Amino acid sequence: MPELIEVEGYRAVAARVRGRTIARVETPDAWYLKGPADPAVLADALGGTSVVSVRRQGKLLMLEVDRGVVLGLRFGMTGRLLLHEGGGEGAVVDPVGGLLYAPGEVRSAHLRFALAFHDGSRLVMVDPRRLGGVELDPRAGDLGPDAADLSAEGLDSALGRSRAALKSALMDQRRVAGLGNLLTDEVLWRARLSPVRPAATLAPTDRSGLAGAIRTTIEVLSARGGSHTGDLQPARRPGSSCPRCGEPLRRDRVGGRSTYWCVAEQS
DNA sequence: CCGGATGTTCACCT
DNA sequence: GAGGTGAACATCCG
Repeated sequence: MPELIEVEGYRAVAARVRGRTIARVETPDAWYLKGPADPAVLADALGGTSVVSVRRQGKLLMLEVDRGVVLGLRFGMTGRLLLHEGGGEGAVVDPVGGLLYAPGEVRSAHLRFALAFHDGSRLVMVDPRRLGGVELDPRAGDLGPDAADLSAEGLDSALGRSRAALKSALMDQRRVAGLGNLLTDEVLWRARLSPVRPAATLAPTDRSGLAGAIRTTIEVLSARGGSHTGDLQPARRPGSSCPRCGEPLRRDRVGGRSTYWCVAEQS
């Protein structure tokens, strides 16, 4: 599920544990710990500390504790973050879609990582496919500027003279952080730009238009409730047509990902 | 039964 | 060096 919009929701939920002290680190799946790290290292680094700040860059969520250690959370495609307030009784807060999950709804086999706090609350990562991970002191410096507040100048330097397909360049987290497959298709459709043209071929006006489309798309889809609420989303299936002009949509594989776009409008 | 799916990393080519 | 491809991860859904 998660792209920038969903992880921003997780950031908001995780921000609620600022000031809480970590009583226990739960690592039922050592494979989920990246770095590499093992359960003892995590427990050692985090146990007894309290959370001083929570921030996000792209799809990376970072919790800083008072020892200067940063815990990085990556969600992959199927990761979720849940906050249990108070010892497992009552509802579980999940920010995405404002949904509330009953405690029994999450299969325990999919629980990969949790922080248990002194007040009885727990911040829990659930990830059926194990595509996400947990890492101490993640290399946030490898990420490009966050897509949610990307300036025209920031986008311009991110694309540079890259000859990669425009969509591939936008999804490259080292260039721009936060855009995933659905968001990128929606952005390019709104900006009327072809996903397959080399990034370097964008004229200055195209670049500023694209920067605007990125900001607008993130704003609009955030308000609607997620990366899957785009205007193009219902058309992400074989044989569909462009929601704007009605021409048949094209489905290609760009950067290894399914790509839907309107050849008539996007160039 | 089969194919595809909102992500990342890595090895291996060209 | 830049860019592309395929594999791996494990489950769900149509």
